[in-house]
Amino acid sequence: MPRNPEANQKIRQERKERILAGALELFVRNGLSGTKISEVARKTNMSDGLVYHYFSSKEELFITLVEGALNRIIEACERLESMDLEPHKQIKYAITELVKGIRSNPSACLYHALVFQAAICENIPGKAKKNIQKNHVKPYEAITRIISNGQKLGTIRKGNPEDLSFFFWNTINGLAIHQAMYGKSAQSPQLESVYPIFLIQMESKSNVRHKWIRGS
Amino acid sequence: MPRNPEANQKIRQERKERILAGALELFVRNGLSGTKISEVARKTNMSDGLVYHYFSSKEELFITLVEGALNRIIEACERLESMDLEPHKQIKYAITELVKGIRSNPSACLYHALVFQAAICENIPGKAKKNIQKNHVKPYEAITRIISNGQKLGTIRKGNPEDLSFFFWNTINGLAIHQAMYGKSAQSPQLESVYPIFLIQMESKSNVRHKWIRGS
DNA sequence: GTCTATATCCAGATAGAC
DNA sequence: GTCTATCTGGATATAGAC
Repeated sequence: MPRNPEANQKIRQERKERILAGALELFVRNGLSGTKISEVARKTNMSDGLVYHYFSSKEELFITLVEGALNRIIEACERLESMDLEPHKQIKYAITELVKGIRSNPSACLYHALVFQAAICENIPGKAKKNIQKNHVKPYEAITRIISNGQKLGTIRKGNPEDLSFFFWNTINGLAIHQAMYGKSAQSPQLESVYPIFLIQMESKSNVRHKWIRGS
Repeated sequence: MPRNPEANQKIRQERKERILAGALELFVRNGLSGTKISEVARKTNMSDGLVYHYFSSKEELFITLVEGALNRIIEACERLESMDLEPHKQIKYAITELVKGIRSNPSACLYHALVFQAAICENIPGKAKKNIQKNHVKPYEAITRIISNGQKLGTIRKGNPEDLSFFFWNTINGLAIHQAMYGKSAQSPQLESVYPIFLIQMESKSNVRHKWIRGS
């Protein structure tokens, strides 16, 4: 095939995505320094050199993934808060969609797990670290606000909103990591049934149409 | 000081413990492959060579720590189950003691975090991996049994016992990691108040005398 | 755009002096 | 028991051919 700038662009895009997808899984399973570029290459059926053709370093790869993961979650929270729903329904919606995403979309749980891991880790690239420091509290704050609102309306259970939010994300992250580790093989906890019990007052089920998190 | 086998033994013991303590923190923060022996040495004011004098490899160090952490938790569970308490009081006791340990004892939360991290990680030494595979479900099973018992007696809330156990440990681990990351600086979630609400029926507070987890 | 070969560096581990 | 000097393997990253 002759030089075709457009086709080249397509290839570049596809390669980048394949590399990112492969690296995401390896980073989650083995950590930043435990992941070798050669593994990423083998996993994506490329040569080491080709990976470096698309990403200048292992760190850049990591930074890109962390940024993507954070954006994904933060944007979802913004969309959630801008929805015209009562607070307790927002919580219910968030739980439903998050759990659904984690269950059905393999990369969704990897994104959650990556951010969680990166937040723990000390020796990650400065750029990723700053990004995390600046942004990883946003989802916590969003849920805290929603819970506060719900408590004022009397539709969400009592308790320190920050603690409940911590509790909320803690469980989501735990589920994501559990799913990332054992996948579909193990039976996964039925958190849908647990959440409403402790967090919100019960109410009848409602159907929601549009997607909350993009790209699932 | 002349050769004194007894004093030597003391020194050996003290050195080993210092190395283990330093490595524990680094492993939790940076992962296995992200932790360098030179860092462990610097942190404990020893030379690289001296660390190798006490532990033949970085992996041995890691294996030792994982084993210790698992034992700590598993023994605590055995002690818990052998206690002559009603199930819901066993749960209450476990929560109280675990949270107390995580809050007051810096190394307690590191142990929890280490096992959690090691369970996620793919590229850990085979011996540690087998140990984890064989043992890390035990605490889950113990809590599952207690919850089952409590449900039969009607003192613990309904729900799949395995899910509730997952939920239980998930939150404990989350708290431990949170504490390991931010320490006392950040205000830590008041999980004592959250737990009883979702897990067990309320009952009056009771004082317990003896230690549940050794070495705290 | 893709591959192979290779330079470079760094961390794990050892040897031997004190 | 402790340190310094050193060997060695392996991983990051680059150069250049196709």
